[in-house]
Amino acid sequence: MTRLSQLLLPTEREPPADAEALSHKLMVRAGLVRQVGSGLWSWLPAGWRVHQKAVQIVREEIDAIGGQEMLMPVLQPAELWRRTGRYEIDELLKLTDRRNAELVLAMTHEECVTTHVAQLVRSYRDLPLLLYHFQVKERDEPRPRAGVLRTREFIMKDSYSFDRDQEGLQASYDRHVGAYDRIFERTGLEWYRVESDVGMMGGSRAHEYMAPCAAGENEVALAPGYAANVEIASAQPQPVDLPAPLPEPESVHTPGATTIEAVARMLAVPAGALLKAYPIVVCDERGCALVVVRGDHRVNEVKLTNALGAAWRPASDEEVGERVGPPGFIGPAGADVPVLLDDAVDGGGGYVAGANEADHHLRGVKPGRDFHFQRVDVRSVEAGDTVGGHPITIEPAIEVGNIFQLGTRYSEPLGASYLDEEGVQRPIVMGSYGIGPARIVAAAVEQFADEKGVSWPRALAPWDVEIVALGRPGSEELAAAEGLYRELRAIGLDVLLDDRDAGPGAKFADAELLGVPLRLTVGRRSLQEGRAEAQRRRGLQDIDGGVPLEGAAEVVAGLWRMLP
RNA sequence: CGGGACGUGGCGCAGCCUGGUAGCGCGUCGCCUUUGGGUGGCGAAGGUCGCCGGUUCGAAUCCGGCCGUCCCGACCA
Repeated sequence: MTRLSQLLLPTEREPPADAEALSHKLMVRAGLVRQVGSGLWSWLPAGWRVHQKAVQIVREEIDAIGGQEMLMPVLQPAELWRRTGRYEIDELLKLTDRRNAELVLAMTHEECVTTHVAQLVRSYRDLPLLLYHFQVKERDEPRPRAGVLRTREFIMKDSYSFDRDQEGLQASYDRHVGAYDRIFERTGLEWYRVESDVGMMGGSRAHEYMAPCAAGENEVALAPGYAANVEIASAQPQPVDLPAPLPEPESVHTPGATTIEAVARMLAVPAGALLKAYPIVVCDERGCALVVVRGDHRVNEVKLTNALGAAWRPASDEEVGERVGPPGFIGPAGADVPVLLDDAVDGGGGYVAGANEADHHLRGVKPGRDFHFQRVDVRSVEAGDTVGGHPITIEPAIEVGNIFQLGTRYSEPLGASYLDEEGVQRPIVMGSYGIGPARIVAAAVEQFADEKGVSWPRALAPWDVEIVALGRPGSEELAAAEGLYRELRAIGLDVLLDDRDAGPGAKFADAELLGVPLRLTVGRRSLQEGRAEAQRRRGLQDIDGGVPLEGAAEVVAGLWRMLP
């Protein structure tokens, strides 16, 4: 259906009252999506076309690296998830059927695909294998937000690689890097591949594909040749004006100064000349520890978890008082717990640190001399820190894809193994690779919208060309527009014809809101000269002279190829 | 899970404080008008005021409970 008079395209002048994010407002206003409940969305015809454009790009590129498309169910036996230990995840939706059998709604498909492979793959001759599908994912999100950016139900392309060994996995992973790079390049998005945390998926290595946009939920640290999620980013700290250490630490009276700002102000030193002590309890036999970062830095919880290789929690005030010192005045010097010292702390400096005595700090403290420590990299990087001499910037971004090296995280509990040439049984080595087409769509809206509405990259646009027919039904203009419409369709362009009985203002406004990349206008003015006017949506640039109605198809196809 | 806000025709809102027969703009339908930037006019349809209970002669309005939605934070393969 490509006649606007017949199409369900409910455009709105005003955004929904509760919409905050730009893509949320515009996707509803442009008639692409409608909300059903919190984090639950229907895709209306025009929106679904865009979604399917994204899907098809992904499909072509995954097919091109040998992916085999299939389909697995969303509803699955709970037992499958118990075997991998993921049944306990809070986001996993659980339910029972009429016989009281326990089921889950899958949030991803590692369990299912690995179970199949465990049954169907016996030999090294069956490997490597790359399986994928586009399927609904269900997640009991604590807080759905920003329209279609974070929802409880969404379609995901998830592919799974199965290899004999780490080397094979690396090859499969590298092929996905290539495919993903091509996919995001083709979408027309601005994107970055960043190193990322492996998170609760388990496994060893991971990258995320990030699309910068204001509504993004992640932060990405960027420098020439460097891109990483701030959750794991490392960089050279900015220098701080640091006094030399004193011959021995000197106690100073700092009544009531329990914050970095207060101490820095009271002693007239920069915050970076302080040591910030963050007391934690490591949740294995290690117990209490003190994480120490520069006063102007913040402890990054993900980096800390990775550095420890174990779960941890902040120590309570009681534990701090008992094991270290009075909360607000604790420090590494004289503390009776292990000290983890962040890399950004200059070992040669003379720092101010808590004295482990109420209302007192120590001045001139030197790491190594005044306390023992183990080095760690656990601080959050900040804009202006450097990587390879280049200052980094930190931008909000939305995660549009991710790739993980899973190893044997799922193949072992689910018994997915193969026999090698020697007849030895070995676990299959896996990778998993996700892409959210809905997020690609929303990111494109976020990145390219202007005050008039959406401006699609041509690869994602619901139609290639929109023809605005001025004049009433039965008019000469409409007849000419119909002719143009047929001609463009004949050469394979997706064309939307605005043949509604509406005024020109309404038609132009809707066209700009919907954001089809090339607009042709058939009106009295240019019709006399046998031409249609043409305008690129991006930047609303008119094309000089428009296009001739005679032989329009080739001209329009040429114009379209030049679009972003 | 903590904090905040909201719920009144399809959409955006007013009315609530101070209880008395539910209103505005947009949209929709009909007729006329208009066709190069959301034309103008006349007429019309459309609402259990989120739900349940309470107070009251009388509740959109006051009180209680519940449900739903959004925002901030926590959380987020």
